[in-house]
Amino acid sequence: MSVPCICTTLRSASRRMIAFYDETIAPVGVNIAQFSLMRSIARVEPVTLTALGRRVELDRSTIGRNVRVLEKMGLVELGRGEDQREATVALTEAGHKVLEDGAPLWDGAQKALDDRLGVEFMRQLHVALDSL
Amino acid sequence: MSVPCICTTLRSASRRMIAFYDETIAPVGVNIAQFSLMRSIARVEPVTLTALGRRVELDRSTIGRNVRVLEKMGLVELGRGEDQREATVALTEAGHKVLEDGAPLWDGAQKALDDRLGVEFMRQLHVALDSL
DNA sequence: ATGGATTGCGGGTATATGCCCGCGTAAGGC
DNA sequence: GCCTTACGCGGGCATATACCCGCAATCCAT
Repeated sequence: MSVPCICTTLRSASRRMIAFYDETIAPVGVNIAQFSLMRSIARVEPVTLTALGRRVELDRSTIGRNVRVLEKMGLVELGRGEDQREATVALTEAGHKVLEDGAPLWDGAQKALDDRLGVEFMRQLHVALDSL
Repeated sequence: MSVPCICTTLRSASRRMIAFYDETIAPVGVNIAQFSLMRSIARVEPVTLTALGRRVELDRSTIGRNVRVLEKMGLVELGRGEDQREATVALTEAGHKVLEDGAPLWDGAQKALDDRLGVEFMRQLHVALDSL
């Protein structure tokens, strides 16, 4: 009894980390999920929603909705692919600027954790989480 | 570049684990978040929403909403505390039965992970995540 | 080329989660 | 005992996330 499952522990840690990163990245006007998604877009833009979803392991409909929020914020632009079914997404100037401005904040959060817990610990944690 | 932040890695791992546990626990009719919350309730019922929220580190409003879903499912009962402001929650018979029936499923998921990754690995991961 | 299978989306539905506001109750200071 | 402060909640608002359905476009085998 009272042994929490790894899932609960993971969800809890995830919520705490999200709160920490959200606060860190807040000055540029997005949350960490949005920042992270924009970083993913930046690497392959323009990209279709389905392809992006596969890359980041999120449901396509989730990508579609999240991207629409970013569109309303003027950070990404939606377009059509050669295949008329495809909806593509790419960062706007403003979007690129957010990534640029956010990078040092993001680095700061990363560094704060490395300092507190040790680079090696963080590296191993990364590997461990990826193996789940 | 391309170094994903621990937050992203954590969120991703969390989603995967949630999907795994959701599937595992699905036969009893709840998801892992609900099962986990019910387990927490079981340890201290009847308990006020605020007290429960503090225990599980969730916003009170989140607890309130999640508990209402469980109430509609007939798994918990809401009541009033001595303090007229307080709303209390306790498991119903059906709720206790879900925990009982779900326990072996939950154990199975736990064991599957222990087998695949090693008990010691899982123990260390627990400790690591709690330290975040 | 034509009809069936596949693919890509949008929208509906549902849960999880956090923050903020306003209301009503309880507790404390004087 | 009264008034101010603190506390507990519900509801509103917003995001993240998944699954399913139906539509439209594309592809493929015959």
